[in-house]
Amino acid sequence: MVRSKKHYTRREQLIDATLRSVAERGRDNVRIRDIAAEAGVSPGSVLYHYPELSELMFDAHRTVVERFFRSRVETVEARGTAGDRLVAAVDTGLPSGRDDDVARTLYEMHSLADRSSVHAALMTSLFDREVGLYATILEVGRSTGEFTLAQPARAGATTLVALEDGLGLHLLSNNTSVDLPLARRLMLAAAQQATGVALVGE
Amino acid sequence: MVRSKKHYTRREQLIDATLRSVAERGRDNVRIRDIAAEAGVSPGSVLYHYPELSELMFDAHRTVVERFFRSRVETVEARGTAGDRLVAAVDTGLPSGRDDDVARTLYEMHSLADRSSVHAALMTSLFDREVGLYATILEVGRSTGEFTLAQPARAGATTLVALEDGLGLHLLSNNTSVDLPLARRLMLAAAQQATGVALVGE
DNA sequence: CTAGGATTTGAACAGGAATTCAAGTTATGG
DNA sequence: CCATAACTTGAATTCCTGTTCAAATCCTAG
Repeated sequence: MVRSKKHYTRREQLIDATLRSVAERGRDNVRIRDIAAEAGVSPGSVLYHYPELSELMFDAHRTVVERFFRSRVETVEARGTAGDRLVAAVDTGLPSGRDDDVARTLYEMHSLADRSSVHAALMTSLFDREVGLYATILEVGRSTGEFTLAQPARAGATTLVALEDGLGLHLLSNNTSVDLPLARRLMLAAAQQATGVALVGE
Repeated sequence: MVRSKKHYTRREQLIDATLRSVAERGRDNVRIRDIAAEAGVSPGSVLYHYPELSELMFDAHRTVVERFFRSRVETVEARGTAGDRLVAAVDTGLPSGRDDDVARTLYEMHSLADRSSVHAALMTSLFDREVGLYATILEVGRSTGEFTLAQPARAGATTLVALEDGLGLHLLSNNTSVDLPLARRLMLAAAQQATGVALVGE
């Protein structure tokens, strides 16, 4: 029997189970048993498909990065003007709350980058693509005359991504001095300073 | 024998040993043995002084927060003009590199805030004080006419703190697209936009 | 329908770490 | 200097988790 289609399906199930487990229990508290239970299989089966647990973690990280960025791009590109796209980028970049599983999982996974270069590469690649997303919006806005950039598009874009990461960190960490409305206001103010345009939320 | 002075000394030794261990091995990889070895005592002794390990982690977190903020304030207040103070705030707020143990430990500890409200409170208190530090600098600069604030001092200060946290996160996580010179440039550019003044590094 | 490889299971095993604790050592008040 | 309580130790114990594996089951090519 050739490696069946089901084999890949199972791996995907395990990745999803891992993501749910991480969101639920926190990355360092996830046991193989949790993943197995979440996927509805036995612990031995997890090891069968992923002899290296680190590979499962990596696949889970990669998956959540892809999902997050893809969804972000889709939402942004559904908007018309550069101003609207910028607001959409801001809104999709901040965690919607403590119950935002994708954002929470993304941060949990990113903290693996400290000690693992493959996870660091994943984090860097997401960062670069997010910077690219913002930079494109800024460039387009400038070329149409909609924006007047305060600094080069790439620098402004990098600042916005880093700012949203910092705000996201505090939003997800129970910092009671930062809530979503405040974070959004600060992001829009920063975007406004970067573009010279007053941005209004939807 | 009343609880001796040595008792408190030992607890401080254990806190320092914990901080060293966390910096060295990462928070989730720290074993009681490591702390004991680092402090030069037996594992049993650690438990004697800290029956609850979580309390030791909390004390260690509190200690590193205090040290970090105190040192930051001292450096900033040694400067004369508001502009110089702002630059000093930026320079003390970014991790100096991957080997910046205080910054690394601070981030490791902060990630406990996800699941623990006492750690979240600690993180919030540091955040608030950092915002206060920046806000004071901005206010003073405005009152002397040195700065022209683009938005209320508190909002600008909060943005700067969140931005430096976001940049710090990437600096410490091996994001190869962000290095210290870039982070510093972006921070100074943001500070410049907030104050209307061109800030030059030392 | 069937043979044989793929997959799954769950019990047994192994290892590492926290925790306990009885015994020994140290420090201090009187 | 003594009595007593604080402190320390390290070996024994317990707990938890990953890992192995032989047996059972499932799938699919032919």
